Amino acid sequence: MNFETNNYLNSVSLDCVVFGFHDNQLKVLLLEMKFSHEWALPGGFVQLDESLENAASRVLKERTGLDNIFLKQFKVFSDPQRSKMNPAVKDLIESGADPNLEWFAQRFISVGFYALVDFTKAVPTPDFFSESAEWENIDEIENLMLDHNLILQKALQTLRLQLNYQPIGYNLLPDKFTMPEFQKLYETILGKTLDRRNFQRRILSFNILNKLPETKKGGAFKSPFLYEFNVENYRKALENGLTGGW
Amino acid sequence: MNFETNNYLNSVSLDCVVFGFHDNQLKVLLLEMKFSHEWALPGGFVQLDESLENAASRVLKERTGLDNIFLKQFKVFSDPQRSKMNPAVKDLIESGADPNLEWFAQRFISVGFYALVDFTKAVPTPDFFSESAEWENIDEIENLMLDHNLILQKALQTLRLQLNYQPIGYNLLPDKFTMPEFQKLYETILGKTLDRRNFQRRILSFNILNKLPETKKGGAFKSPFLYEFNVENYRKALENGLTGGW
DNA sequence: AAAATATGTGTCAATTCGACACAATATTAG
DNA sequence: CTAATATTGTGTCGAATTGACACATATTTT
Repeated sequence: MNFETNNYLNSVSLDCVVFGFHDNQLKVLLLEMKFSHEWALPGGFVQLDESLENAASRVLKERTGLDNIFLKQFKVFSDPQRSKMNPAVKDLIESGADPNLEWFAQRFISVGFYALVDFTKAVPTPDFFSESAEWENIDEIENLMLDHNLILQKALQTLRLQLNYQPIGYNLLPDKFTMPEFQKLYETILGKTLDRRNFQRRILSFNILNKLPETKKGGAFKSPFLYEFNVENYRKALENGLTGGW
Repeated sequence: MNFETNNYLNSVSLDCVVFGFHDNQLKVLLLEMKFSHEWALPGGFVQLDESLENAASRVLKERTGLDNIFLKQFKVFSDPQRSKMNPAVKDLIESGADPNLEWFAQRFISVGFYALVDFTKAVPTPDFFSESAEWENIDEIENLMLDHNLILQKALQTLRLQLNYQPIGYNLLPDKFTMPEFQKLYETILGKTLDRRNFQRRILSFNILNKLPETKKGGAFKSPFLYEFNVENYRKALENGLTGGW
């Protein structure tokens, strides 16, 4: 297998910050480069006949096996210095892959997407440039390739802001979940604890949840009720925002 | 004068939705193409050594004469069909400008920016492709070139959402302004009226205004107090958001 | 000087928010 | 088998905020 460069749009790449939630930890999907062994965000290029959104979906389908992932553009990274000396190029040379070096050496601007996925359903899968794909805890991530630390930081910042006026959790939690689990998700993203009772009151006021008659058995102590998202109301809330504001 | 294509990044363009406020109307800066006579958003390309933000600033400096404009990326438009049959190409041919047709015929993704400028200070100036530059009332805009109607609509939507969690008005109002003027700005952007007293109470609670000892003379009837933005607090509010949320 | 009209400011009830406590239940320890 | 334990479910109360509304004031016009 080689990497064909002819079919891609010049100058443009995309990088995805894929968030997952597990063990009360916010996690991000990272790839380890084959040769430089640096860690990087999953990314890719845009085919001549596809939109950025389709390209990002395609890339994430390859990296996680999942379709219909929640995806959002959040910023284009375009510092002229950002893609100089891309370590992936060195990897390609050492790999003997006979890459089109001229193409890889060009300047790229990269469109940042963030994605929210169900940790339990995603199957991390490396790409042509990487040897492994793994979930990493958000607070244990060290040096990433190129400007990927910056991209990650901006994605997290956007996600936190998003929390104030849009619902979150669909595609990030399993189909049925408990209120404490939902709260942990918020607490993890925000990096602080919230009052249990006030959280529940506020969330319920958004009308995006259906309370199910079942409870979650098997955990220790009192078994909590299960909830599911009210997909229709969730969609409306995504469109119109939560608070009203003005 | 000709248009040199060698110095620009391939495949990438940018379009700016420049908002101004005058006569209680929200206005957008538009250009009329030289030959097709279609109207379009001001836009441009990215030089090989500049960031998107710098490119947008450069373009807006040329189109308005202004520096330090408030600028915000809001979305990349990347539908593969969006730039087919760009009317500007036809214009170039008819202009006898001997353009690099191959370059202009390529597919472009376009990064959308919106800008907020002081209407009274901006001097609309056409570019190489256009014969005039004018302010147009937001609700009187008809068919624009390519997907520019979509870009405008998305910009407005983003601006309205922005209003709920970020301050607005700096660079859009003159240095000194009255509370009724400020309210009109909000009402115009939102497309609805607000209660005078509640508006003032809310705005003042944001602590982004300094009340001046002067009043605005010359208008009819009781002369309203003048305010100016508290730049330091305004900047903080931009960073941290207004409401707090969680 | 009086009329007209927009601005400045205050009040009150309804609602929401933040802090907090106690009852209920499933598991585990003895 | 029973009691201890830890977690969840739910409610209350005062404080703060919000929404609806009214009257006094200032400036120009007649």
